Amino acid sequence: MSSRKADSDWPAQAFRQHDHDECARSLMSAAHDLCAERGLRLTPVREKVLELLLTSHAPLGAYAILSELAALGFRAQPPVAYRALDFLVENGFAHRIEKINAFVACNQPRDGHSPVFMICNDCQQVAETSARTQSTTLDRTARKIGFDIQHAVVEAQGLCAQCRERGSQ
Amino acid sequence: MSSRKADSDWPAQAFRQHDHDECARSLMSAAHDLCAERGLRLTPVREKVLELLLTSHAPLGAYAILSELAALGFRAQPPVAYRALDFLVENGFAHRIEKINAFVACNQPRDGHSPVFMICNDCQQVAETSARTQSTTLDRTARKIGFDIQHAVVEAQGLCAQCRERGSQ
DNA sequence: CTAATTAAGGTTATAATATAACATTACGTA
DNA sequence: TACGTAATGTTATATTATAACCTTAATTAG
Repeated sequence: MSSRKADSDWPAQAFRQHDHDECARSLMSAAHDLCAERGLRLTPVREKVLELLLTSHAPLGAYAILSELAALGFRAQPPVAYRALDFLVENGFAHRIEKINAFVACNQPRDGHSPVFMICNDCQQVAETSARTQSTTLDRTARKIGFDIQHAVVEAQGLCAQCRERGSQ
Repeated sequence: MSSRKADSDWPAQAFRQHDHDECARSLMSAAHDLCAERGLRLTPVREKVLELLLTSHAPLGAYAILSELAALGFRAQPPVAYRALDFLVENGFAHRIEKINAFVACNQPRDGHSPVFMICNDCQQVAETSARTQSTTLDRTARKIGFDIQHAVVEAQGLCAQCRERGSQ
């Protein structure tokens, strides 16, 4: 066991041992707080979609979410899922991962950060690391050519440490 | 006019003045050379798709390519375009831009580089800059968590210098 | 040089992802 | 309570991508 007190202030939490339930609960509670502060409505379907993302160990596609919603008695036409996802993404509660057309809950919803994802091709888990450590180089390149970045997609696909170990045994 | 001799060794060529035809010709010729060296077959449909990408000033979607092919008398079922694009992407002659589901010709096909794209939301042009200037930070983050990167997607969306100027006038 | 093998192309069908458009209901507030 | 706005319900369809199977062309082994 590590001697550090909290894992949550380290990147790539998804790839490490942690209390996933507790993690989901606290992020859901944070979402409620944030919505209250900002006058946003975390309606039943939005909350449920966020919960699905928070409790999933891997990113979920819109249609996977849709069928979970259907199983729970929600209306399940595509716009239902896409609207909820749009709300969550626009307000920083979730991110879209372009490379795999799927969505994950944001693990730092207050941050206004630009996320960086590490997508494991073996276990399908995705770790979100902060772009703050990352943004300077990309920003510098942009500045060099006078490009004004509004949104950045940074996604690495490969193998996480655990899967590499398992693979090489 | 700039005092530099060649623009081609600078990033973000797409956003600057250059002889687009000459640029396309030399990249096409490079593709022929590379295919010969590597025993790859630049068949008519593959060559035509590469030419379409090279002469386009903006990324092309698979179905845009498909309809150009149709207009030129090629067979135009979706697999025709996707197979040609797969070939071009696998062999480094083109890149897929995830954020907009579209394809661009690679401007450094010998490089084995990991591309970084700047996508202008106004003029729709895309500049490819090399990841070499860029990769260290992402690589370092990956190394920190033991993640082995196989492929990286780095795409910034925003406004290029020209469009910003035009916009603020 | 021909047969065998593999690579590429042709074709049909369909899967997977995403949005347009418009009607209805619920909410917040004057 | 009535009004305006935000959210949801619903139908239809657009867009992007691939599976599967067959035919043709190229390469290579004998």
